[in-house]
Amino acid sequence: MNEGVRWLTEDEQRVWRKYLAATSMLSEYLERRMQQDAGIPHTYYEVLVSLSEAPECTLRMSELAVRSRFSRSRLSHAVTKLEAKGWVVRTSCPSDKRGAWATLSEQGRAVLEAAAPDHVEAVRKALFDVLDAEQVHRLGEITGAIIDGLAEECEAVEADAGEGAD
Amino acid sequence: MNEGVRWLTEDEQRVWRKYLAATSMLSEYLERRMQQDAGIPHTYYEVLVSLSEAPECTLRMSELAVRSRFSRSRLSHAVTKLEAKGWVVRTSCPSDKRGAWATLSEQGRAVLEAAAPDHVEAVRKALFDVLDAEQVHRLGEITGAIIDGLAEECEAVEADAGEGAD
DNA sequence: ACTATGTTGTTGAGTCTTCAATGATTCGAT
DNA sequence: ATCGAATCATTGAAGACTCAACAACATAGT
Repeated sequence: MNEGVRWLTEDEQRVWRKYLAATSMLSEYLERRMQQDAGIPHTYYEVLVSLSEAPECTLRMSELAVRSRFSRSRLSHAVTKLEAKGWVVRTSCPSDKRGAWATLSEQGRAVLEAAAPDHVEAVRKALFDVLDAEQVHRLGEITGAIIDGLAEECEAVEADAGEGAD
Repeated sequence: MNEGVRWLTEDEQRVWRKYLAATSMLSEYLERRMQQDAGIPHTYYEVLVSLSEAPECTLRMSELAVRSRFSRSRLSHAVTKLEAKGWVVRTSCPSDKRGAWATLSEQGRAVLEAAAPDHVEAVRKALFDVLDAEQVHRLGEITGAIIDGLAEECEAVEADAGEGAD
């Protein structure tokens, strides 16, 4: 039964383990710094960034979820927290009464701008300072390939979910 | 005050965003598959792998924590869950009465071996199938550089924590 | 107009992680 | 031998995420 399995080669295993170590170390590093600097998870910061880049600093919840790669539920919980801090405001949408808008408040923008320099510094220190230009370019290629591969995979899964029994 | 900040270039931003997307998509993909296949988080699977590679399938909790990149506390909670499932056994350590050993049970090994083929398949599909040999090699370099950089950073932090006021 | 179906967003329960506090033991210096 | 500091592991509470269930509304077909 194991004969069909394409196990990883020695080299692939080494790379995979380094990948796991590097990504978890990096995300824990950013997480810790963001928690200290702004008192929120790194992912919440990315939500604020997404909002700040939208016209009028406003997006529909579902659109914000896509841009932040949050599930609807996760975003709903997150925005509840961010609203409690006064950094985001929810408004109900008149054209589609199911919908809701999320808007970055002035206070939210201030927090974002205050946290940004430290965040960039952290990303630089952990990533771009240790890579040369060639490696940065390659990393772009590699991550692009992963994204494309998984995007296909996701579409396939959604297609399966959509179809009932035939 | 912002003048000292080394902001990211356009290219760096693009790469950074792709990095975030790729790593989160990949980890969510593995997470989902592991949850479906074995009913545990992907990181718990890695804990079992670490144990399976140790002599006698046994490690001190603190050593297991290092190898799985878990905090002591996180590992303690995790092992509690894994013990409840009967996949890991805790034994108190006679030579150091503070310590505890964790051992992979027969049942745990069976679960691990049952989950392994699907897991490898997932890693292949999401990562190695979409990269050529050159890219895999580069990914090894890049992740190695990140690990080395953050290891230094961590040591510096620990050194700070260790020293009191001077 | 009416019903079936799909979409949007929220909620609650359960799970996982972090953080700080704790108990138990070992080590080092006096 | 003893006192203080460091180490090992666990615990409980609080925060964050997932999943399934749900309410409210929109859309399309009849």
